[in-house]
Amino acid sequence: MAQNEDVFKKIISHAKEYGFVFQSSEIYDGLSAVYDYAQNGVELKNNIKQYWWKSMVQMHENIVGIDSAIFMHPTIWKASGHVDAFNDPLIDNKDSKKRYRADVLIEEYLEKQNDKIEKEVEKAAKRFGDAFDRQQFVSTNARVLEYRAKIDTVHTRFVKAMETSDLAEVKKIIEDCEIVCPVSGSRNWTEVRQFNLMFSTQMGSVSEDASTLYLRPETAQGIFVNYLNVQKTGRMKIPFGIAQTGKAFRNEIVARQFIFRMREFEQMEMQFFVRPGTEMEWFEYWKKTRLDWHLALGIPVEKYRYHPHDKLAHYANAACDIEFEFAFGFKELEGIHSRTDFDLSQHQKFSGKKLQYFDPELNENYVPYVIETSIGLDRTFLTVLSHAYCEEKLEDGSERVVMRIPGILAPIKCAVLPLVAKDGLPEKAREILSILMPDFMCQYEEKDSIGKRYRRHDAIGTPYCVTIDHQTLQDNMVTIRHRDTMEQHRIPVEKIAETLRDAIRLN
RNA sequence: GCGGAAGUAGCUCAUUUGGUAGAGCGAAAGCCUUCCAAGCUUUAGGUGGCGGGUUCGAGCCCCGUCUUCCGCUCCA
Repeated sequence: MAQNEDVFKKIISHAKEYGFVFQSSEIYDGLSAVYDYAQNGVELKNNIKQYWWKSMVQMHENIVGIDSAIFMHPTIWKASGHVDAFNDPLIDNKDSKKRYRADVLIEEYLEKQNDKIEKEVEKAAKRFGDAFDRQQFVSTNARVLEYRAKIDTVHTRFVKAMETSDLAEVKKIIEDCEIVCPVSGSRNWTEVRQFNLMFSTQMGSVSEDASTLYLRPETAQGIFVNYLNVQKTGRMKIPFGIAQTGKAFRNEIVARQFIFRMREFEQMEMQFFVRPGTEMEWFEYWKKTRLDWHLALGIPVEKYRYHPHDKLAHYANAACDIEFEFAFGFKELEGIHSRTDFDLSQHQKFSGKKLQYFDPELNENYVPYVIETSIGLDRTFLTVLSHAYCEEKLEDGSERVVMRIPGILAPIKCAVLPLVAKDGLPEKAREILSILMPDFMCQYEEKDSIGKRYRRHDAIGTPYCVTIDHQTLQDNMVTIRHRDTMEQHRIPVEKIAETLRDAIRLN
């Protein structure tokens, strides 16, 4: 494990040194858990996205894509359950290190005060026997009145604080009531924090009538709310899918492990709409299909595993993750969820619009069930990077770092290199470059020895280097050098494009 | 979020008890011309993460803050 972490650190610094990933706002000391993709990283990321899009949309006649906006109607997040599920004020006890819901602590305190009143009532009832008048007792007894007044004051403050989201006041109530931690018994509390994983912002420039919008915490809802539009205008027949890639935002309390858990990240999702009752078949189908997609990248099957969920989310009746073995263990890379008709039904309810499908075979209307495949683009990027990174010992004893990125994903497909920067070789090289450029991401380099240039391209995963020498000027043949094997042979200039095309084809 | 550690050039790291920062690699320009990083010359690049304090004097000591890493916690 320690060795793995070592390699992981090397991958992170390699990613920076060779222009894959930079920390966001680095010259301002950085922004926690936010990263930028650099010149090579953006190519790799775009290639992964395109590879996913082609295998999901282009290769399936019953799947289409959309690109919905990040801003959506705020009610969507009420319907989806995001607003309610994540709005708790939390507080930690510094001594026991336990975390509590601040509102629950206060409610428990109020209950205890009520219990005290009840005890007084019981005692008095025993004392007075049959003559006891509860109503009269509670409205006149000094102690009870004192408790009652306290409860009322705290309750009023509490309700107001919760309504206005005044967290400092919530903390103050806990302090004023001298509430202690049930575990440590101490009153050493942290500040109260709102645990809401959605980022919010304002729409409308005048603050009084501005409305609160959320940055979407998942891309899925953009598909659900467009379900009917796409189904009608695309004349889609069930079963069919809608795919989308895009940014999502989560205000994670702890976001770490490089680009594995970021506050701003990109998802690649596909929601597959099926006839109710057939969802488990499709669930199994997509589990297999998606794993095959990962394996097609050439990463060995041992690096992956299924992780079925025991505890299901409120919307699901089956869920399974595809996990990848990162340096820090097996972690979720993609989720396959059977979301039932939860989302569409919720949107029906909240929007008042029917989101149904008329199935001509069954001759009936129903709300479709949904199988979701949701993969993290940044995590896939990290997977590719982790698996590609290789420190290799060569026969002559020297070492090289080579990124064995699958050709279809490599940032640069081909480096065009004149053997020496004179005798007309640069001119010839640029001539070849201009032929390749429209179809392939290429890079021209003439600085430094040829060996050094090969190694530089190994380090960013360029699968092919084409070298132009004096002989080329005579016979129009170049040396093509393969990244992984380091083998080289001569091919005619006209064959370069063909070779590259074979190497980066979608299988 | 809590606890621990760290932050010096693009990278890896020096700078013995506090006395105003160096190297290697890398980069750029030029020379050389050689199919697997290794030749020569020159140049650029650091208000020592940032802010404050102690001191005649702080990269070094103290406080705060930001970021990263490790552990815990959390995680539709």
